[in-house]
Amino acid sequence: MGVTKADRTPSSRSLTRGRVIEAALALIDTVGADAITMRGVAETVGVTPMALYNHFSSKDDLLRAIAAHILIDAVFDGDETGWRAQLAFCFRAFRAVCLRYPILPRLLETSEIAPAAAFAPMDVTLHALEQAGMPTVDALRTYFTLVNFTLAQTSYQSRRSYPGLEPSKRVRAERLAGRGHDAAGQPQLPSGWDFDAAFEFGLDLILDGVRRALLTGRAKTTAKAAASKRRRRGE
Amino acid sequence: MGVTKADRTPSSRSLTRGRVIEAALALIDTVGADAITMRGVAETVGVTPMALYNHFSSKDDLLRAIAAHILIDAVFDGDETGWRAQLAFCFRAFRAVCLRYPILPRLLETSEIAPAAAFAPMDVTLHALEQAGMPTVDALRTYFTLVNFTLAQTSYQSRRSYPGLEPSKRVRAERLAGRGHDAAGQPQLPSGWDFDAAFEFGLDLILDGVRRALLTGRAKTTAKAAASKRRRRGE
DNA sequence: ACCTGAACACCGTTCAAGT
DNA sequence: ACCTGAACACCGTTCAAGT
Repeated sequence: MGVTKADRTPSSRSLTRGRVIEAALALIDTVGADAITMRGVAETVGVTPMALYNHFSSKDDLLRAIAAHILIDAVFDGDETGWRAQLAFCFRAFRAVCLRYPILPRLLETSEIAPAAAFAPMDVTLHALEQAGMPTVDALRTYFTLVNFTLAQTSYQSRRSYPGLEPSKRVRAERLAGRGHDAAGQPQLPSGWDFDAAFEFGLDLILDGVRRALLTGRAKTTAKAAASKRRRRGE
Repeated sequence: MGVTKADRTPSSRSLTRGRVIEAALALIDTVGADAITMRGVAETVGVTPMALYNHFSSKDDLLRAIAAHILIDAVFDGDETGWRAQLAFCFRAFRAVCLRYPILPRLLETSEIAPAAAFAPMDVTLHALEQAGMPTVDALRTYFTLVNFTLAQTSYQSRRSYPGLEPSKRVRAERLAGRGHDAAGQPQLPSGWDFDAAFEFGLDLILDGVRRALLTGRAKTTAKAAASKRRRRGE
């Protein structure tokens, strides 16, 4: 028999999605997330930029694959018991991933890049809260509250590490400032700001609110179970 | 006397910061936030791109000025009484501005663009919460919880209006999908998702948490019940 | 099927020159 | 002091051509 498609194993030199993604992640770790370009990634895998387009339909497609690769290994449901511990675990884990891969918040926020794997925390949240007796709509709203809070917080924290404003820009900025346009006046956080504590505080705020919603919601259901059920079915 | 500097009023054709900012905002309203470039803004004010650099030190400087222009007129403290009404007013107003100017969340999130005026909501929050007896650190943490939640939520909502994925990209995406790389699988929100209700729900969650923090904080000063409660609850 | 090389249509910004 | 025009060093992506 001749050599069929199935027999032909790719040589070690052949370009694959996986190799490109690994190279991109390494590039982000060393050079920073801003420097990730098709040309740059192609160079690190030793190939022409256009070769990437045989494996990814666009840069967005590459970015989405990177996000998926990061998220596929992440664990968002531990063996915690109770909705509060489950949600705390889930979003602490989510935050940890976002801080480990600072490009992730940007990928999940920006454009239509979010891959299917990005919605694992949503599943955990919905399951935990519905188990606790919360209507689905409210559980979804709670999820978005938590995920928006976490995304923006980690995004902000990651961006703070990079200083910005090279000397050449500063010269012109100061010249303009001399003419009355103050380009400065940037308010600052306390330099020793504890992001971990701030996150835990915010998480506690939200989960305290959830607890209250569950309590008042439960009171409501015992009284007007039929109405609540009808409302849920109507959506 | 000759014509001095003070006499020389700028002709109606002269370029000013204000004219550039107005033009940029108009451009954003019509063409969209993504299309705002130095070249594009220059064209709408009828000038060469480099002319802008006599009034702004960089594109970031322009963007910061735009953000400041938007925020300078916004009102974040109404005549509400009580911390809860004050915070609700403040962040409803903040959200309204972010939705009216969809570029704003991106400006406040991205890089070092945030102008001094962006911190007006912080002042309102800190004042209201300190008035209510909350320690400054916790008030700051509460502010960041609220502002991060609001920014991410409005940012997400604004981005949803633009569909994305032109036909040319879709062709290649489908070709790749046929080879086993599913580029799709994008989970969706319910199509009739009520962002206003979701925001109000999240705001309520957080403010309920704040209320609880104020109560336990106050209890701590008078008795030790809160501490023991916390210990029992805490992990 | 996969990769290359040249080219296109963009960016922000520098620099030298005009007035 | 303010503006222009050409140029530089980048982008993502198209297209025609190689193998």
